[in-house]
Amino acid sequence: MNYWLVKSEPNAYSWQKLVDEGKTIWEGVRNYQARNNLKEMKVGDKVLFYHSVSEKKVVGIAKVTKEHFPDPTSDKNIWVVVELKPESELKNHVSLNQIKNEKKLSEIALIKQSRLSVMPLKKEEFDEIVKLGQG
DNA sequence: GCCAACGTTGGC
DNA sequence: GCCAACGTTGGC
Repeated sequence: MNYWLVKSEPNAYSWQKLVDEGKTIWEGVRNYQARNNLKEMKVGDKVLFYHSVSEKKVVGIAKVTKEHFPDPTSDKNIWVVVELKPESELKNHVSLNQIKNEKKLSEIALIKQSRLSVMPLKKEEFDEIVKLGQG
């Protein structure tokens, strides 16, 4: 199993909305690196859901329920989406500051490559953030 | 093929 | 609101 982190501005698409809808298509990715990561996702992979800009914190865990297929919001055939379902909300949301202050998490793309919206995590990194989230 | 100009993202 | 980072576009 692989581990990922996706970012969304809560104004654009929030964790709460994902919970309300029960599932979503992760559409609109228009960056090659992010797309390549989407293509690597397998059913059952775990995905941390990060709220950028106004909140800057990891709020929940989702899982991949459908592997990549063409993005219906694009005419071009080159962009893809996956389907995600919410799994659980973190008891304590994990802020960007907490992540920055955690030595084990100093190498993740969230910090190193702040504009990437879909990124892989190592299992240890995923586990560490979840641990912080459980307080 | 290079690179300046421009647009977008996202932290501060 | 500002601006750094960085991806994309288009002129040459």
